[in-house]
Amino acid sequence: MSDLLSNTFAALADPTRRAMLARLSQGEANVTELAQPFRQNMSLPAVTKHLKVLEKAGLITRSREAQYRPCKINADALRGAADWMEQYRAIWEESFDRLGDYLKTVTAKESAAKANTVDAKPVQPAITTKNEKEKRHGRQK
Amino acid sequence: MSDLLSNTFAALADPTRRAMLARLSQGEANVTELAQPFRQNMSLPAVTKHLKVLEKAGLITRSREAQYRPCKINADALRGAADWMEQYRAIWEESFDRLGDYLKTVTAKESAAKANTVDAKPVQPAITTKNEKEKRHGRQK
DNA sequence: TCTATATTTAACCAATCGGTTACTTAACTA
DNA sequence: TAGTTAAGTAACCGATTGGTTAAATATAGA
Repeated sequence: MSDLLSNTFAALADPTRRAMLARLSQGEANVTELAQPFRQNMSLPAVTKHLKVLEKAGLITRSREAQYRPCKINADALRGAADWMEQYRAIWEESFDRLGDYLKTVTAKESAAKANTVDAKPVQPAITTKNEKEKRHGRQK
Repeated sequence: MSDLLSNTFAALADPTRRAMLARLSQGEANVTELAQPFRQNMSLPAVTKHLKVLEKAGLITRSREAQYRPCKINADALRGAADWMEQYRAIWEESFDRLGDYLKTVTAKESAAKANTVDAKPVQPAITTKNEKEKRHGRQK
C-alpha cells in the first residue's frame, strides 16, 4: 500500500516474520542464523524475501560485514505501529469493566469530528446512546 | 495465515480499514455510513469486503437491525495486537534518541513453519556487545 | 587461483487481495 | 402488491504475496 504504517502492519501479519523479530529482539543476527528455525520448511530465498519485507516496513536495518548481512531490529517502525494502537487504548480499556458503564456515560462527551480524512484519530470511546441509534437507523424519508 | 493475530495485523494494513475503525471508535455505524467517506472512490461491494476482513480479524462485530447491519468495534482483537506490540516496548524506549528522525519520515497522521515457535516472545532489548558480534560473524571452520 | 560459504537475483507458480459490474436477497413503506 | 433502500453474492480481473528451483554474486581462505 505504499504508506509506511500499512507496510509495517502488513509485515507484522506473518508469523514467520514475527518470529524473526523476536529473534532479533535478542540482538543482531545474520541471514543464516535467522533462517535456522525455518530451514526445515523454507528455502533461503524465501527467508531473503521475508527480510526484504521487514526492511521495507522499516522494522529492520541491514548492514554488511564481510559476506554476512547482519540484521538489526529497528525501534522506530515498531514505535510507529504502537503509537497508532495507542490511540485505541481507551476503547479496549473501556470494555474491561462493563460494570462501570454509567461512569463513562457521565464523563464521555459528544464529539462532532467525522472520519472523513483517511487515518483520522479515534476521537472518543464508543458510547452508543439510544437516540444516536435511532437517528442512524430510522427511516428518514 | 489463519491465526488470529496475523489476521488482525493484516486487517490493519490498509488505510481504508483503519479509517473505518476510526469511524467506529466514535460509535456504531451501518454499512452505508461507513462507506460514505469512500463512496467517491469505491463501490459498496468493496466496502462489504473490507468489513468482512475486519470481522474475520475480530476487529468488529456485526448485528442486524431491520435491513441495516450495524458494525461495532471490538476491543478484544485491538487489545490482542496491542499486547503483542507491548512486548517490544523495551526496545523502542531504549533508542528514543532517534525518535525525531522517524517522526519526520512518517507522513504526519499515519502518525510455520508458520513460525515453528508460537510467536516467541522477545526476550531482551537488543544490546549488542563486541564479543557477541565476533562470535556471530567470525569464520567458524 | 580454486573452493567453500553467505546471500541475492531471476523466473516461475498458485493463492490471495482489492477492486469492479451485474444480480440477488432482505426489509421497510406506500 | 409494488417500489425503494440496505446489503450481500457471484464472477471476473490485474497486482501482490509467499513460496519454489536454478543460477549468480560477494567474500574469505587454502
